Parts: sequence; C-alpha cells; structure tokens
Amino acid sequence: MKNIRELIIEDVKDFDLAQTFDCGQCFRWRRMPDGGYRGVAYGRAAEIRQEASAAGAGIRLVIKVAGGFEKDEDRELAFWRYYLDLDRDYAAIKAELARRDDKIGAAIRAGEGIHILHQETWETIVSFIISQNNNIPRIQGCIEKLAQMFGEPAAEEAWNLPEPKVLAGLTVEELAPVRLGYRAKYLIETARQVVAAGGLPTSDELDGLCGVGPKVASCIRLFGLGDVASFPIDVWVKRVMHEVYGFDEGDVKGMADFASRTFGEFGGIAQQYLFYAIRSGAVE
DNA sequence: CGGCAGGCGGTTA
DNA sequence: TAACCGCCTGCC
Repeated sequence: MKNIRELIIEDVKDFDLAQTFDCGQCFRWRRMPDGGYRGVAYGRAAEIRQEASAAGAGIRLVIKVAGGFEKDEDRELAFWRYYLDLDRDYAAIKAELARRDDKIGAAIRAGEGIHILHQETWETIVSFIISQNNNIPRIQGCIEKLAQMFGEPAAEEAWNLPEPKVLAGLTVEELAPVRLGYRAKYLIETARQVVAAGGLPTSDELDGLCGVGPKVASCIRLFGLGDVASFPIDVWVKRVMHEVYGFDEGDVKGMADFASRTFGEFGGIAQQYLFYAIRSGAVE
C-alpha cells in the first residue's frame, strides 16, 4: 500500500481480531498469511494486525491505513475505536449475560474476543441480501466482485461498494458477472427503493426492502444500525439453541422470546457468542 | 448425480 | 398467518 499511515492502539482487552472478523458479521476483511487482515471500511483501505502488548493483559492493534483517511490522527483513531467497538465494556456484558443465563458460559469462552463492528448500513444491506441461501466464501467473492466492477477505488487494489444510485441504474444482465443468481434482482430493486426514498431506511422500514426478510433485517439492525439487542436467528442459531437450550429447531418464535427475555439489550452480543460457539465446534 | 449453503417471495389453504 | 415450494450458483 502507498501513503501508508500506521496507527497503534495499546492495551485492548476482551478483543480478538480473528474472532471478530471471522464470526460471520462482515465479509470484506480477508486474512493475510501473517495473520493480519486486509479490508475496506467507510472508504478506508486498511491492514490490521494484533500483537501481544508489552505491558498488561490486553493486546496491541496495529492499523495501516492507505488513502482516503482523516489527516487528523486523533479523529482517525477515534474512527477505528468506533468501528471496532473498542469502548464498550465487553467484560461487564459477558459477566451480566452469564449472570442472567447459566448455560451461555461455554459459548462466551469460545468467542470471548468477539466485538460487534459498527459497519456501514448500506454495506450490511447489500451483504445480507447476498448472504441468503449462500455460503461465506461465495458471499465474500460476490461482494468483492461487486466492488471491483461497480465501486469507486479506495486505494490500490481496493474498492468501495457501489452506492445505491449506481446499483439502481443497473440491470440483472449487467450484474450477471457478479454471479449473484436470483439475488441480483433483489439488490437492484432494494437500491431503487433506497434511491426513491431519498435515503437509507430506518430500522422499522427494513422489512419493506426487496429480498429483506426477518433474518436479514435482524442482521442489518445488529451489524449496520448499532442495535445490539437484535438477535438474528439463522440455521446455525437454530442449531445452537437446540443443542444448548433444547428448543425445537422450528420454534423460531420461542427462541426469539427467550432471547428477548433473557439477553435483553445484549441479545446481539449473546447471539454472536452462541453462533461462534456452534460454528467453531465448541458446542455440539 | 442429488443435497446443501448464514432465506425470501409468491402462492395456497 | 402458517405452510409449502422454487430459486442462482458452486461445491461435495
């Protein structure tokens, strides 16, 4: 990367880069051979790695940002603290979740370094429409291709996702190389709805978007609107809710009611621990 | 080859 | 409003 600026954040606790980027909430960060991650967020192309801190129990984050970043270092640091959600007291939340529910401890330990990223709303809308009936490597590939073909450059070999107005002007034929399948028309129609509405939807308006059902809307609320109470229920959450709490896998309403009652305002954080635990094999 | 992968829209009863 | 079914694509 050219014009690199290196930012250091010391003494970060209750955070793990790999767990946070590999827990299924985001699709634009790729692991590099050295264990760091390369990606794009809010127009910034960056590489992030974590190291052991010299002092204390936390870790150190090293963030290399290229192109399009704030010149003011304090503001840039503040941005990354926000994006990586470094100022939320996860230790207190984990303790509170364990206090409310005696079965979630193992899941918390499995993903104890997960943070909920503050992603761009539009990016999460696009990402989770594409995610339906799909798998992670292919979702990542589709989003990358979409950015390359139709997005503005963020840096060398890094592109932003196309804005709603750009997608709204495309046809399914033009989107064909991205290999979105039947999701292509959802994406175009949703982009047109956003343009027609004159801006991004509020939480209550998500279910009116084409290709956005209850699960995708829940993911957008959690990952793209900062609503950490939101508890998305996908096939993996159904499995883990069956294994840990004995729910019938078809009882989505029962799971949602339980999560709301038990995890309350931290539902989305609990969901990530549970999701990561079943995906990583910590629970079966 | 059929089954499946982080669901949704449309149709039907 | 609940239950069913088809769906692009790529991988096993």
